[in-house]
Order: sequence, then structure tokens, then C-alpha cells
Amino acid sequence: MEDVYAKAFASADLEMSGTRSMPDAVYQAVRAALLQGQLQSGDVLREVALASALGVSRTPVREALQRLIGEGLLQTARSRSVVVTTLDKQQVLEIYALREVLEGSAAAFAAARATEEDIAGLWTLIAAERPVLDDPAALARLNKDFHHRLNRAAHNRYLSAMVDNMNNTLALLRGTSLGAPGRAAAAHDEHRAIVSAIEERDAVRAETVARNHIRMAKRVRMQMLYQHN
Amino acid sequence: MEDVYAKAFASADLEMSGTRSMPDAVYQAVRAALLQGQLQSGDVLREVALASALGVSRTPVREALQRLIGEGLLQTARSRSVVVTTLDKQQVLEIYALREVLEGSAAAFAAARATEEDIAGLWTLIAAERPVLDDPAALARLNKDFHHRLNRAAHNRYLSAMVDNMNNTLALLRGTSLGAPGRAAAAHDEHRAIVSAIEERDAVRAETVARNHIRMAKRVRMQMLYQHN
DNA sequence: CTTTGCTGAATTGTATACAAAAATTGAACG
DNA sequence: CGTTCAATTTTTGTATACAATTCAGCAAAG
Repeated sequence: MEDVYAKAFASADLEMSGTRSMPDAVYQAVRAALLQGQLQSGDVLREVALASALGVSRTPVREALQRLIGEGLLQTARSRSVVVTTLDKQQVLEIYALREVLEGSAAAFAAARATEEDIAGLWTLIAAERPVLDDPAALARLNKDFHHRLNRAAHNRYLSAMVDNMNNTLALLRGTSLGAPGRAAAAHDEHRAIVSAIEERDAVRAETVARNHIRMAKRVRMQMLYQHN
Repeated sequence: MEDVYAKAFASADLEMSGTRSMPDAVYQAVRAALLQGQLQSGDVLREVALASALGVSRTPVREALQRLIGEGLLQTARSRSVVVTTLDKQQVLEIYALREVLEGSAAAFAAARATEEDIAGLWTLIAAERPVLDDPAALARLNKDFHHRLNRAAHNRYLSAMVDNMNNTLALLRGTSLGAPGRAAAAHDEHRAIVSAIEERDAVRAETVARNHIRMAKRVRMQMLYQHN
């Protein structure tokens, strides 16, 4: 048996601290492996292999996989096996279309409801971007955090959950659009524009610039993936 | 043991026809009971009772419940028990805020992408509303169908899934806003306005009238639930 | 009359055994 | 060589046994 999980879950000794249940710990472990790219689109996840790699039985593994299927990060093949979701071009386009709507609304809501702490936190993250503008990996982490906090600032749990889910799904695509030439600086400026609008409580402008930010990211991403549009 | 499932799953002998798996059949059965109101907010679902009521073991029941928890229709209490989700006022407001965004965008997308069949189907449903404008229950069913097809006409799977999920969650609230005096006729008119805008491929107007439709529904619903706002 | 702590029952959490389904191998045949 | 089919192995699906947790009732203490 070619144990592909050895690499993905080598040092991952199931952080049961800070987690309620065993299925939850498995969920976190697999999710982390997915988001960090140790598991890639099309990879198949075997219950027994995962279970033994994590030192639990199949039952909690199954529960965790079901949950990830529900979130769209995994999917079942017709053969019943569980594989890492593969996104085709149409799906990527649909996700970006929806992301534009959702993050635009999140920015608009944030302009109305963000607290001073929310806004300060966003500025802090933007400041942290500046020194790493030429380190795509570090920037990608900050970027993810920025978008997460931006959504939280909208103070709508359902919206936040949906946007996070969209962004996690997009993380299945290899690479980051922030590595493209000039994109890092542009994204940085766009982030500033979004938070400025929120700070000034200008919902319309916040939505406009946020939507524009997503459109730009989409354009770069589509170019990276398909060399056009 | 007070078998509360006897009523909810009396004749529900697990329609395994048209369903892939056993957990899926359980999922459908519980979901139907939730959406039809046989199970209400706060009701607790016991694995063994459900399993014996449906003639399966706890394993597939567990899987189905997990899935429903993921969709937000069920939630776990701190005591580990699974209960039907209870929505507080704030949650209802957040859902309607998001629903306004999502259904507004769905209408706008539909204006761009709906096929002639999509539009014809919507008109058919609207025509079916007219004879039952004074039958809130029948109207509620048609209404649900209308919104479902409207979302589908946007041709964005992720958007459709999210809107359906929102609407299912709202179905946990007892009663329908369509019973309020004058609301049935108003909703009917609003539906017509939405489809007209889509038919004319006017995305901006489609979004405007769709958002207005949701705002109206929200107003009536909040009045029904809390007698204000 | 309320609170606390104990005991037994009920319920969920996890592991595992067994059944069903799918994948793989390899031998026979064209 | 390639194809087909049966036998074997692997993998998933379901049931169930057992462990751990939670709940209910009740008695004793304050």
C-alpha cells in the first residue's frame, strides 16, 4: 500500500486540545491538509489509511469526511470513494461570480456595522502586508486572514460562513494569484481602498471597491489557470 | 418512552426508490419532517428512536443527522443531543439580510442567463398561483417552488445551493407570511414583476424588484413573529 | 424548601465484525 | 497483443457491542 497519508499527516498527531470531539479533530487535520495543499484535487481518501494514520477507528473518520463533503471540499466519486474536489472552469467562474456578490455585500454591511476594533484589526493586517509584498506565500496567508476578518466585520454569521466556504473551496486551486507580477501591490492598494470606505461608512463605495477587488483576483486567476479571460 | 416519531414518520417507510444510499433516505425523511413542520424548533432527535422508526441501525441515522447539522437545520446542544434548530430574532434578521442579497443577485443573474424554458416555467408557476390566492398552504408550496426555480434560472449552482439552504432554514419558522391580509396578492404581483424584468433582460430592475420582494416578506414575517419592525 | 451528591437508566461516542460492492489480477480465448 | 470473465482482494456500508457521558430520580444535609 502506497501510504500517501504519511506525508500529509506525518506530524499531525491529532490536536485534541481545543477541539470538542474526535471527529472534529480528524476534520481539522484533513481540512488543514487540504488547505495547505498536501492533498490535491483528485486525490482519493481511504478510510482505513486515514484512520490508522491518525490513530482512530473508521467511525470518526467517516464523520469528518461526510462533513467535508457537505462543505464541498471533498466529493464522492461514482465508485463510492471519497476524493478531493476538482473544480472545472465553469465552477471556478460561478464561484467568483458569487464571491463578488458576497464579498461586495460583506463590505457594504461592514460599512454599516463594523466596530472600531474591526476596522483597527483590518488596518493592522494591511500594515503587515507591506513588508512581505514580495513573498507570495506569506502574503497569501495574510490575505486569507484579511478576507476572513473583513467578512466577520459584516456581523452576519450566515454571510461569513458562506464566504469562508467559498474561499476554502478556491484554495483547492493550486497556487496564489498574488504571485502574478504587480498583483501583490495592486491587491494591497485594493485592500486599503476597501477599509477606507468602510471607515468612512460609505457602503456604496465599499461594495464597489470590494467587487472590483474580486473581479481583479478572478481575472488573474483565470489567466493563471487557463491563459485567458 | 414518549415516541414523538410515531407521528412524524408513521407512513414514511423510507422511500429507497430514487435515492442512492440509506443515509440519504433517512436524510430525506427527516428533512421532509422538518420542512413540513412535523418536527419543530427545539425538538430533540434520538438516534435509537429514529433508527427503529425507520427500520435501520443508528449508523445511517447518525450520518443523516450530521448532514442536517451541517446544513443548519439541526444543531447539537451542549449535552450532545441533536435538536431542531431554534432561530432567534437576530438570526432571522441576518438570514433575511443575506436572502435579500442572494435572491436579488439570483434575479440579476437570471436576467442575463435564464433560458426561454426557465422563463416559461416561472410564468406557469405564477399562473398557478392565481386560483389559490386565498389558500395560504397551497400558495406557500407554489411560492417555494417559484423561488427554487428562480434561483435555478440564475445558472449558478453555488448560489442556488445557498439560497435553497437559507429558505429551508427559514421554513423552520412556523407559519407562512402569505397568510397575512393582502400579502398573497402583493407577493403574486411581485413575482410577476420579477419575471417580467428577467424576460426583458433588465438585470438592474430584476435585482431591485427581487430585493424589494424579500424586504416585504421580511417585514411581514417580523411582524408575525415579534409584532414590530 | 432548596441544594447536593449518589445511583441506575438512558443516550451518545467509538471500535469492530460482518456484508455488500468495487477494484484488481490473471488466465483463457480470440 | 488485446479482451473478457472469474476469482481474489480491497474498500466501503451497515449493524452491533461496548465504553463513556449525560440525565433523572431520590435521599440526605443544610
